[in-house]
Amino acid sequence: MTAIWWIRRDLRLIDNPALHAALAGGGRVVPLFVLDPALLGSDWVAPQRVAFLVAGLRLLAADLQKRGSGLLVRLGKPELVVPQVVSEVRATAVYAQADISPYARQRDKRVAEAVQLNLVPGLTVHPPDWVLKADSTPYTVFTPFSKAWKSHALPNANDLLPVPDRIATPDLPPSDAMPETEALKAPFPPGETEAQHRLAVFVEGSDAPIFRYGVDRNQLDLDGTSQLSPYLRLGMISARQAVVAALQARDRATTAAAQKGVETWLNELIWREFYAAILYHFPHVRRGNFRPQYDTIPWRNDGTEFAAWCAGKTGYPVVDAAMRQLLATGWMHNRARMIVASFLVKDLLIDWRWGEKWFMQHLVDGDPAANNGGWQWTAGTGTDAAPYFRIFNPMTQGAKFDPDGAYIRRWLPELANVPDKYIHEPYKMPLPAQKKAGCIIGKDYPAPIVDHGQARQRTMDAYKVSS
DNA sequence: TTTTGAGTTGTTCGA
DNA sequence: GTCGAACAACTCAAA
Repeated sequence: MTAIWWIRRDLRLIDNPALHAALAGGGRVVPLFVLDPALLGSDWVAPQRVAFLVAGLRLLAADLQKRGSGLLVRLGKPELVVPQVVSEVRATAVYAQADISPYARQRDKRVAEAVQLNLVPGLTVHPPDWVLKADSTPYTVFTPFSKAWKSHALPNANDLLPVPDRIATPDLPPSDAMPETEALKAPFPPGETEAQHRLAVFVEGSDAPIFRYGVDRNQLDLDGTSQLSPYLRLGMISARQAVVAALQARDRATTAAAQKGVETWLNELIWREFYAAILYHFPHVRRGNFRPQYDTIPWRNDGTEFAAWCAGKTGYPVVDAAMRQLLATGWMHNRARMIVASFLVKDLLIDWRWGEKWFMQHLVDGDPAANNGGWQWTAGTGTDAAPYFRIFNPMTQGAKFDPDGAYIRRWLPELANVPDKYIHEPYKMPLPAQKKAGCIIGKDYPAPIVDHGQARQRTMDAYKVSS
């Protein structure tokens, strides 16, 4: 008996339910990855994300070879490729980790019409239809969702599935060539080994970063976050293992602050599950506002201003530094994501979907559910959204979370010599100071493309009209 | 069915 | 300089 392990967002051997199901169901297993032209050619694709995926597949193939197996890679529509491979290797069933995006679910439905497709949970700790209200409808507010989520049986270390010693695999038919990719720019070496290392660094020891996460995660000039998002995105580490690590760290926390740090990180993992469930139950959020009453917001959608935002040339240093970090590395600090999102939506009055798409086109960790949830939160159109008057002030946010301007200077070299006093508002520099810093406003660095105070009022008025 | 309490991440203004 | 209120209702979840 031969089964196919169809790999999608589970590029790992540790704690992989789909792999274990395939082993149990077949005896012999053919690991298969399908390069889907609909995804590779979509206008939501990010070259850095593809590069991270392809490099990750090479590492996974090497890990599989060490266990007597290998990886079959094929290019083509899954509804054609999967049945083709089933017949080539004479498999009796296909096992895969269930996915939640509308595209993935339609794709799997088409594949299941042709072959016996067994979908196994694993993308999230609790499957999206487990955490429901008493009346069996989904939650749309985070806090009650998280309470219900925590009240379900939580995993412990014994629940994590071990790596199979050996994976019996028949001789594999030839693979297609991997696509050419650009070099990885982000400081995220792909692969399961790296993901395991990062989790360990984040949670192990009495002085682990997770215990300071509550405070440090907001600091733009610090690596206070887990830096695990690209690995969770492609399942190079399981969400279940991350949650187990958080629960263990919580038991080891010795101070209230440390406990809070752990709880904050656990909540971030639950936010990931929440937005996965939202996209699963309300697929229309991928097209537009969760709340249709916001469909009438009079977006300005100025193309020139959008281009300035994309390029990191708005004249607001913290916004521009973050957008340059995204262009340079394919990643952006979480606090920075909120700041630039607030600026796009509430200072420029540009439709959040423009920003959502730009993020998906550049983020190495871009996830359709979390990205959509985050943007709708900022825009105030989402499930548990920020009130419309919650508008980030780029100067205040910069002063608070990048007090010395280290983050700004790192990504905006033209501001390197601007004195601390003006680093968050360089346009206030008198001309002599501009000359001394080698930074003439309007020439070396742009003047602000909008006045924040006026823009803020404009948005308050626009949202009032449409609510 | 009705009622009640609560709701990620902020900013500004005026006392 | 500090601090509390206002920003505005509305929807959700649960009793």
